[in-house]
Amino acid sequence: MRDSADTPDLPALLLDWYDVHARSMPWRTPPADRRNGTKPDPYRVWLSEVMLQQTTVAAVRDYFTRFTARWPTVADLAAAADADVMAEWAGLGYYARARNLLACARAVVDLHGGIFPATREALLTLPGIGPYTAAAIASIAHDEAATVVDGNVERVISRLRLVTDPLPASKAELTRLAAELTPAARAGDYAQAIMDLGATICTPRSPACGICPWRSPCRARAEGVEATLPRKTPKAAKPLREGTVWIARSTGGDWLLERRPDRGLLGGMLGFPGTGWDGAGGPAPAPADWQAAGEVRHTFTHFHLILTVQTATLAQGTNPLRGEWHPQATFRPADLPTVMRKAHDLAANGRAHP
DNA sequence: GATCCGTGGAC
DNA sequence: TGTCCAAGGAT
Repeated sequence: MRDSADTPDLPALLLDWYDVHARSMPWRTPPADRRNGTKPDPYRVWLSEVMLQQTTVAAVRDYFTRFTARWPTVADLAAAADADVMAEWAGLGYYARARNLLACARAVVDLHGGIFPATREALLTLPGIGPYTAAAIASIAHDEAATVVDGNVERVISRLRLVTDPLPASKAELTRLAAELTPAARAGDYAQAIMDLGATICTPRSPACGICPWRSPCRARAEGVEATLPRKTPKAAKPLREGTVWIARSTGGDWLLERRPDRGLLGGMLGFPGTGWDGAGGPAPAPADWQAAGEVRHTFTHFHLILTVQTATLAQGTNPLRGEWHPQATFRPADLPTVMRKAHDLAANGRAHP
């Protein structure tokens, strides 16, 4: 039997730790509230999990609060204008998530009567919901015994079970080992517990093994190699790209902006017309006495960018070759992706970071 | 499996 | 300053 006296019950050890150390988050239903019968709202679980994809808890907090205040239900979000959702997401990154978020909300309303599907299998059919997010929603919102495998779980399991093959090739084995541990009861608490463990104790560098509930069974700790796991295949170096953006204002103070195509870098976001760096290209938006305001440096996931910012003032009523005029009164730099906000700040203030 | 896709914080 | 990393998904 697995639960003999000399075989520690790993899920129980972790859940006991979580009962005491669960971190407080705006989207989380704490273990004590679950025991009192409180059910998590699947909409809030889904929204938080999408925001948390490759993004830190600290970065997500305020975005989650603003989204749920403005759109309290999935039906509210489904009815929102695309531009409003993209603007609210600005600065959080990976903008395909925002487009898929809207597509998913509308699918839930149109195909599921406004109720989120409850099973991992059904959730997987929705846009922006992959293996991790489907398991997270199924377990956290519905206590389905689904196994979440995120970066935290990969690290925790690779150490606990001494998996030395590098990621991403070892992902399948880590998933299998994680699934073997997943308990039938308290699946939602367990999923959050193992991720909290990775986020606060079993950290990438200098893990706090001394206070870890899984210290005793951890094979990497026994071998003294915990800090070297998980191994990862090296990533390609980031190349340097250079380009130009044109920031035009009318004599009336309007800003010339361009909606980017839905596919590709910063897809669906508002920005300044540009060329030479994102594969899109194109001419200056109008003939003018363009003046170089300086350079903006920015690093994306897979390349470094040096952007030359050109500025000009155009006569009110000028019909541009590209983009559309936005009134000064309704233009908010915070609605732009970060690289464009840096360019704006440089043009407006003479420096990239006001 | 490989590539594309943001951002900000930690070290 | 440069690198790594974070509750990944789509193609």
